[in-house]
Formats: sequence, structure tokens, C-alpha cells
Amino acid sequence: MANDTIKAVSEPTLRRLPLYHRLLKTAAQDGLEFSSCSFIGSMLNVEPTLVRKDLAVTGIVGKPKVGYEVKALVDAIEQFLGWRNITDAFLVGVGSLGTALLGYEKFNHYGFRIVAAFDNDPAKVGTEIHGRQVFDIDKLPDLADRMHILMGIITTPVEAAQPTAEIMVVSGIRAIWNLTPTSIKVPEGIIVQNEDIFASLAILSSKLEAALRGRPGKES
Amino acid sequence: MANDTIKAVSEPTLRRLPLYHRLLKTAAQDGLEFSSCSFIGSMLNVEPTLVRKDLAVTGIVGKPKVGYEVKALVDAIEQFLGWRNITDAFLVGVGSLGTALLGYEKFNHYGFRIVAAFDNDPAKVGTEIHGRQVFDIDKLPDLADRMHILMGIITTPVEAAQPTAEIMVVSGIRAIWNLTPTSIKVPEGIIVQNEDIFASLAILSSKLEAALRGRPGKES
DNA sequence: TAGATTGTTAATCGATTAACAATC
DNA sequence: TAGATTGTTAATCGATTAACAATC
Repeated sequence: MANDTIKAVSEPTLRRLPLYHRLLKTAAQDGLEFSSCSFIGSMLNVEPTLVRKDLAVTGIVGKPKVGYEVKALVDAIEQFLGWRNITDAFLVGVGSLGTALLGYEKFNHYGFRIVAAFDNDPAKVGTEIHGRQVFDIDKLPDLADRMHILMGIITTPVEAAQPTAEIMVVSGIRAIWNLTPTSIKVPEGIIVQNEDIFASLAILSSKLEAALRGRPGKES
Repeated sequence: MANDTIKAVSEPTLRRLPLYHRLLKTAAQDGLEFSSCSFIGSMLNVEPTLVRKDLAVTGIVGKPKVGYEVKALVDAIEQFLGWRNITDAFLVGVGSLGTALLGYEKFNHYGFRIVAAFDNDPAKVGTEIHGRQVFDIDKLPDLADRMHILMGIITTPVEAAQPTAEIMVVSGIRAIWNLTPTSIKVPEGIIVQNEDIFASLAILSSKLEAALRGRPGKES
């Protein structure tokens, strides 16, 4: 693989890969050895050609008339998505969502392990949640440095998101998963993934509104 | 369709509207009366023209040289997204994420109110979480019918998502917010919004993997 | 082989960006 | 008025879909 020919993978593709992975992993457990793009596509409502293009990024090649080897494909997707190399992460903001995430046992299947939590609430500092200690936010830079932490998760209230991100960045953290409903600003080279569940809710809300009452402001 | 003048609003637009709303609401509280698209765009890293096109869906018109009236815009976005008409919703699956959602006080700012929760775990049924009672899942159809519930939220384990959706559909629920990492199948006319936080995580994971190992990623 | 399925190139579709006329 | 900003139409860009040759 010549480096200059490799193209950046599109975000839609990255969003579909976990869907393929889940389907194929289940199928593998049920004994399926080979799978075609049409099968995958029909199960997930994705065009077979698109499936083929998505799978191409993993480097796996299929066999005409047979399809792809399911186990190899599952492995290749995991490898591609970085799920095989567990990255230690810090979580900041031990509210209800932060606590929920700390309770997710399966996080390490996705390449992550939350190793410590942080908060600025003295009542929470010093406690332990799902086996992880809660530290004062002031301790983050030193601990991140000593533990070589590269990933941070923000589950603070919205107004604390930006300051938290800045603390993370100066502490050497290079990838931030931001679960607050705001988009944070970071220097060049820092990877940020904003996950705004209220934006998702807005879509549902809007569609229901449209279905029940029709669009406001556009009298027909 | 025919000569229907109402065009469907694109999903990217629907995702940006809450961002504009939040910015403008804060700005209004700070005393800002008028705002231009360039201001909004520069704050949120969105092209001014795109902001203008997005805002057009709300029906609000701006004044050349002045911009848009902030308060009117905030109201119009809320109206458009359906945040002004509170919809009662049922939540199924009282795990860590479900509990976290039940704790969100601000849900009604987004047009929702979770009025009851359901689970199939006898240990949870009969308890109360953040002021909402937990019922057995078998009680859902009857209660949904009597309370005219139109919206359902699924926070069950992944394998229970599809059966739960089917119960919701036969109970008259018309919009489903699915927070499990699987895409559920529903009949024509039912609105579904899948919110897969692990897909978001996959993107972050993949980008970090790319950055650490030299595969070209898509920096934001 | 014959035919299903892959891998790849071309066409289409939709969203974003650019250009520009209207207007306060 | 002059100029900033809107609203709208055209150009661009990128992702999806269609077409088709290669191949097991």
C-alpha cells in the first residue's frame, strides 16, 4: 500500500463500520463463515455497493461468488477502528451521564478503558464509582502526564466543557469525546468528537412536530 | 406531494438548529438584540450562507444591514423544532443510561417529558426513579393507550430493542428515540431516530488510531 | 463453463459554498 | 446615498448509486 494513494475515510463510512461489525460478529457466532455484501446490505438497509466500498477500507478482499470471510472481516474492522489497542481514558464530570458511562462494562470492546474520573464537587471527590476513583479536577494534569493518558471524555455541565477541554489539552490529551451539547474549540492536531444527543432529539422532535402539526411559518 | 410547497428539511440543518438556538439564547441573555449570519457562523464555524439557509426554514426574515432579531429567532427555532409543545414520553429500560435520562431536568426544554418508565426486571418494577414510577413492560400498551402517548425512548440492552419497538408500535406510539446500538425496523409512518453513541466513539477511536499509527484520518 | 459476486469507474444526487442582485 | 447584509440562484464538492468488467 503506497501511502500517497490512501484516502481519508469518510465519516459516514466510519459510522457504518460498527454496524457491520455487530451484524457480522453475531453471524459468526451463529456459524456463518462467508457473507456477501448483498446479505449485509439487506440486513442493515444499505446498498450492497456501498457496503463493498466501506469494507474496502479495512483492506480485506472478498472472493467473487463467495463473499467475505466473516471472521477475518470482524477482525479487520476491529483493527481498523482501533478497537484492538485499548486506550486508557479519563472521564471528567461525574453526573448522571458520566456515572452511566463508568458503568458500561463493554467499553473496552471499543478500544477504551476509563481508568479514572474527575469532578470539582468536593462531595464526589474521593468516592469510588464502579471501581474507579473520583479525583479533584486539579489533579488531572499531573495524573494524565504520569499515566500517559491520550484520551479524555467530557460529561460535565455545558458551561464547563470548554475549560475542561483546555485542561485536557495542556495535560497532553490528544483525543476528546465531548458529550455535552456544545462544540468545543481545540488547537490544531487535537481530535474532537462532539456527540450531541440533544441534536438527535431535535431531529425526532421536529419530525414529530411536522407529522402532527405541519411546519410552522410556512403557511400552505 | 403534488404542488406542496413545503420541502423536507435536511438532517444536517436539523442538527445545526439546536446549536444556533443555544448560542442565540445565551446572546439574548447577554442583551444582544440583533445578530447577523456572519456572527453566528464565526462563533460556530459554519459558513454564513449556510446559516442563512438554515434559518430560512424557521420562516423568520432578517433585515439587511441589521441581521435577525435574536429573540424572535430563538422563539422561531423552538417552535420549528417542536420544543414549545411538550410531548409526553415513555422510557423503556431502566439501566444506567435510562436512569441518567430520567434525571435530566431540562428535557422539557426540548419538547419532551418522560412521564413513566418500564422494565422487565421485577426488582425494578414498582420502584420510583427521579419521581417517575417504573412499571412492568406488560403494562405499557394499556397505559400508552389511556394516556395517548406518542413518543417512546428505548434504553434497553441491545437485544431487547426490536421487541420493545414492536410493543411501542402496537401501543400507538408514533415516534421512537432508540439509544441502543442497533437500528430497529418499524412500519411505514413510524418515526425513528437512532442514536448510536458507539458509532461516535468508533470515529474518535479510528481517528486516534490513524494519528498514532500514521493512517490518514480526517482531522476536524 | 456459467453465473454470482467482487472491485472499480462513471453517473447521479444532495448538501455546501460562491456569486450576486435586492434592500434597508 | 453608500455599504452591509439578506435572500436566492448557480457552481462546486463529496457521498451514494449505477454500470460493468474481472474473476473465482
